[in-house]
Amino acid sequence: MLNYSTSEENYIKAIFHLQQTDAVVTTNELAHELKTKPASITDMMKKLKGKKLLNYQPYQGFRLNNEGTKVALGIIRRHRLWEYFLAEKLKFTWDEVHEVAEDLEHVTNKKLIDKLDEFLGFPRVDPHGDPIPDANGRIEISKKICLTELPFNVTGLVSSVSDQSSEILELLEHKKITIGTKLEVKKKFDFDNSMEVRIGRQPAFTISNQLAQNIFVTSAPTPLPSVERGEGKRNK
Amino acid sequence: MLNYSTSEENYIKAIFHLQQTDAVVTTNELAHELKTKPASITDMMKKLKGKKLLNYQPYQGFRLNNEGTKVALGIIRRHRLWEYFLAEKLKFTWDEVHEVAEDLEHVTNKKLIDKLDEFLGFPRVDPHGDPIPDANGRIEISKKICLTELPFNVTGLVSSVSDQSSEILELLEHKKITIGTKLEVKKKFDFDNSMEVRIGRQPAFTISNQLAQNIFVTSAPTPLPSVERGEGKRNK
DNA sequence: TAAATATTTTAGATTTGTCTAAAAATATTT
DNA sequence: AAATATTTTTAGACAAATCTAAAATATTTA
Repeated sequence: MLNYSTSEENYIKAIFHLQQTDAVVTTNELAHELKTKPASITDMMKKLKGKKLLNYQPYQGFRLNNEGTKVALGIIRRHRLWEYFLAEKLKFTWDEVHEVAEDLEHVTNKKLIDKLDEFLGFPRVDPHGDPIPDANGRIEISKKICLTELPFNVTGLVSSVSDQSSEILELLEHKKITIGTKLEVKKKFDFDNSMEVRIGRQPAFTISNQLAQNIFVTSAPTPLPSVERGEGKRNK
Repeated sequence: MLNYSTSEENYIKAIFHLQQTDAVVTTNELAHELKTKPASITDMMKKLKGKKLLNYQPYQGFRLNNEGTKVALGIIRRHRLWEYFLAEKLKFTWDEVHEVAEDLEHVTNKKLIDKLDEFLGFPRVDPHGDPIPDANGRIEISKKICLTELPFNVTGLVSSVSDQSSEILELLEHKKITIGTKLEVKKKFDFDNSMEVRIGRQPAFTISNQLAQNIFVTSAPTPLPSVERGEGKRNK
């Protein structure tokens, strides 16, 4: 596995995240995500295509290929292991870990990361509930859905929260919702899209649509290989 | 405290180390230390002078000023805390930690480092026996001398080893010499400068001059402020 | 102390990653 | 389907950090 610059890594990671939802990632989208200008994106896409990490034809958007996905999973592994370390060992709060991990993730020493993984006891999910790829880049994919999409009376396990501000943390704390909480949706109100949810057998309470949109839940995690298949070299 | 680039930090750190032995650091010396060309040194010295971190007049060499020393001690603090973490928590061997810490030291998040320090139990010395500056940049300076300079029959505490190769580690392990070992020099042989040393009350044994030159010992550590004095602003 | 040698600095080039402004391609609307 | 709007790319510039080669300065030596 070659080494990539911090810049390259940030582009690769951003594409990986965006292509989870979009079939193809566009220049503007990525520029917005990375807070750079579209011209910079085009430059970097040419470079990463040259390094055979993604598929890209001018004006047609881009997607990581197998190799690019592998690289992305390596970066995500480092990021999430550091997040776990910061929360678990250094007692950072849940909403502080992301920013620090953004820097630590670029230290690319395989032995460091594998030993860190071991030291932490091979954690499966980071403090936001996102799965941590293992040393081979395998990741547990559990179909994660937004709380707004959870059917009535189906138990969902809170697995992540997308907006990582301390304001949302405060609200979740107050509502006693945390990663791992089991939730059921009991009622929805069309007027403001607020909903009544219940934790276990406790009395139901109301949460706003804004909050619900930021809570993601899973049913049961299924271990799956991470890298897309059916893209093998066509010749030689 | 401002932020400095990884490059700037590496230059600052190298100057700090070189000026421990030399009154003034020269362009060639630093170029050799950093494995760059003299022209690059001159460029960076102009830049760091502009940032008021060192004293520099063309052709006259350079020295960190008070501010530059403070910055250097911050970098060294990060480096040595990470080294301690790697050895103590991740079970890296003593000779592997330096290289990894070279990268980790450039993550400049004060809260991260202070919490890491706390997590580690506020260690005073790194795995090589070098002192770790505290959060205020204070460092325990104990007059460190080379084993070759230790007078006969004076107990020296092994505090660091300069050549960090696995070969020297192997030899030291075999001789049962490690950081913290108490040594006394009993005899020196002019022929090859080898010497007889003794650990505690055990029988004396011989070590080569080459090995002795790489072992540094202290008597008793004295807590001292780290930053040079008497350099205050002359006016304003 | 003047010539030879060594060190340091300058001048200009290169690479990486970014930008702005203009041009080209694609998408949308009337 | 032509006109308009949007998106994307290109062309050229810039800053950071490095380099090479030449010029300037300092040191050593005969």
